[in-house]
Amino acid sequence: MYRTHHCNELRKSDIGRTAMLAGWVHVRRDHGGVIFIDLRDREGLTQVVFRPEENADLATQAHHLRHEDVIEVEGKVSARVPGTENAKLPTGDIELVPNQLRILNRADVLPFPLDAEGTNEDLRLSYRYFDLRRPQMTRNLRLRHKVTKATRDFLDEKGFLEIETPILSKSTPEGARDFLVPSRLIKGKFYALPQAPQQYKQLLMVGGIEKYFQIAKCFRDEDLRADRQPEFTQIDIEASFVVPDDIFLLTEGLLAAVFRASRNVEIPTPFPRLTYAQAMDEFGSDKPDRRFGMHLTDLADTFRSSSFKMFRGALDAGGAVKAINAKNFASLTIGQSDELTAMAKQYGAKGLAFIKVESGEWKSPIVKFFSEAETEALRSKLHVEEGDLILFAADKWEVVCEVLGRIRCRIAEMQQLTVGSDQLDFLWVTDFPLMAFSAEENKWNAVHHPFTRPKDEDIAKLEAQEFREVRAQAYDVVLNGVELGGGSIRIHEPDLQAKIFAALGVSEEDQQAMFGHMLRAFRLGAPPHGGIALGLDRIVMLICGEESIREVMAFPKNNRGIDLMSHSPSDVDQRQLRDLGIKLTGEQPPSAN
RNA sequence: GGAGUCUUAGCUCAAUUGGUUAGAGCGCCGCCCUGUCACGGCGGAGGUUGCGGGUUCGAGCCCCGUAGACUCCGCCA
Repeated sequence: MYRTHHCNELRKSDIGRTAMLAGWVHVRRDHGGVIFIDLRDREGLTQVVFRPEENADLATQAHHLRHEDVIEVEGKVSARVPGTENAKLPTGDIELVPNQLRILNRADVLPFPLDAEGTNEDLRLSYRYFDLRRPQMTRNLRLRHKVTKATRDFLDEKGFLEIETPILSKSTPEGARDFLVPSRLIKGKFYALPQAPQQYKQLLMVGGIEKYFQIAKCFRDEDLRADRQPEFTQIDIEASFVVPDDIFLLTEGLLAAVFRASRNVEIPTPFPRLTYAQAMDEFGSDKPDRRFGMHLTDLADTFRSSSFKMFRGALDAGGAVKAINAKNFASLTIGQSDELTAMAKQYGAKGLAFIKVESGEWKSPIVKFFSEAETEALRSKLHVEEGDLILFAADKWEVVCEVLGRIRCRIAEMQQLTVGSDQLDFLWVTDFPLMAFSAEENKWNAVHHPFTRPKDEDIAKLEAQEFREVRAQAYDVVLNGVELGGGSIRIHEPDLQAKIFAALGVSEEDQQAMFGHMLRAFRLGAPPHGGIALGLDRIVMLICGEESIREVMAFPKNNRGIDLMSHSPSDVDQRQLRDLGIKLTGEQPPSAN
């Protein structure tokens, strides 16, 4: 036995009893005579006091304790000397006076201090096992556990079965780049790690499971970001005989349970809903952050017959003119305005027109082109006041929305509009387009995935090949401008599925080779079904108030997909390659480390 | 593939216009210290300023290249 209590357990009421504690030496305060040790385990701190007059041997040993040594102490729980209680610690009324000390393991000099913020992330990742001792990390992993537990409890309660699906699965052409696993038994063939258990969960519905969920690891071989890792976790859900409202209700209940369990907050349900078209039109984003205003204001009516060519021209060409009002941002710096202009160009605008409202004056090179009526319309539509910055975009509708949407978010960052906010703004974005045209590949691609069901009323448009007009029964759930997850009602009829594949340019031969099992399954009585997948890492990130999902994963990879601790990916033995029938081309240097 | 920011002691950072021996706090080592809780005091060790090249009488600082980290774009059904 190493301990009878943890380090956040002993209280006044325990005074006089004998206790054993084990943990790490958090801090040593050595007064030459009396020595204080703050002993830490994952639950908290307990002060341990060594007094030379009571036990000289122990005091001598304690004198040599260092940061992060692992020790076990046994002794008497005592009241602290009156006046020396520490109100900051839950255990601050007591201290342990040991009659035994066992040093279980010594620690080297630390690679970085555990109590400091701001250590280089690559150093932290190199010593992740050490970094995890920081209370912040322990807290994050605990919250993650609470989220997964609440998820399991909630979905179990609703009758969902947790079912595992294969990690060694099949490569599909659509979507993200696959991680491939070579087959040894069938040389020259490859498994793929699942980008999502999409097909399996649909086949479980065909299998009559009706209600499935999984805390599923997913793998995508794409470039990394603060909120994107090559392997990540989804709360994957699928149900039979459902319509979107069933999924909305379920997801809202699930997220409410998760936020209740982890943050002890009640989130209001149902969530507001916006169509994709509304979201783009008003916020210039399919995952709008509505915690701040700056709505995109349509100015087509104002400038339809304007003499200002830039705006009039865009409207005559069937495009749009919109503006946002950045309140109290007329004082932006030259650098900030340059950045915003560069951003506008990056997203396809020719430029960015703006008006600063300062000293009662509209300062802008374009104001002189406006008629009095136009100026008045701007003033009332955009609620223009002293100190405002009005930014305009005039172009194709998509470009105008995208540009102003991006600028809107960047300005919110510059003005720190959401800093310190504990607002939780959930919403649904619905009615996504089913397909998007890729100029690069000169073909139509599925926006969500190829199994997504079109809206019933749009199926005629699908058959008429008006792909741009076809909306999907697909939906995303968004929190504070972050896409938490998305899903759809699926296609369960082989004929409709074949039509979609055809529209996506998948030949019948390829359909059979790649999706034959799905099409066959749909012929054996597939029930109507649909579901959703939620990004667990992102949910936990938001719950923890972190800005990177790496902070809520125990062992994440860095920006280039390298595990700095274990040094993967790594070279492998020639024999392993031979077993797999793989020969390296030698195009890459032998070691990337 | 592209853009930006960064890289100085174990950690976090400083170093005026290019100017003497590159400093501080924390940590580490030694000594002192019996009620601290970020204990305190005295002393000490610790640096190829990421790496390579250039300009200069002289480079942590300027220029070129390169490596790495992070953020973003592309990409992510």
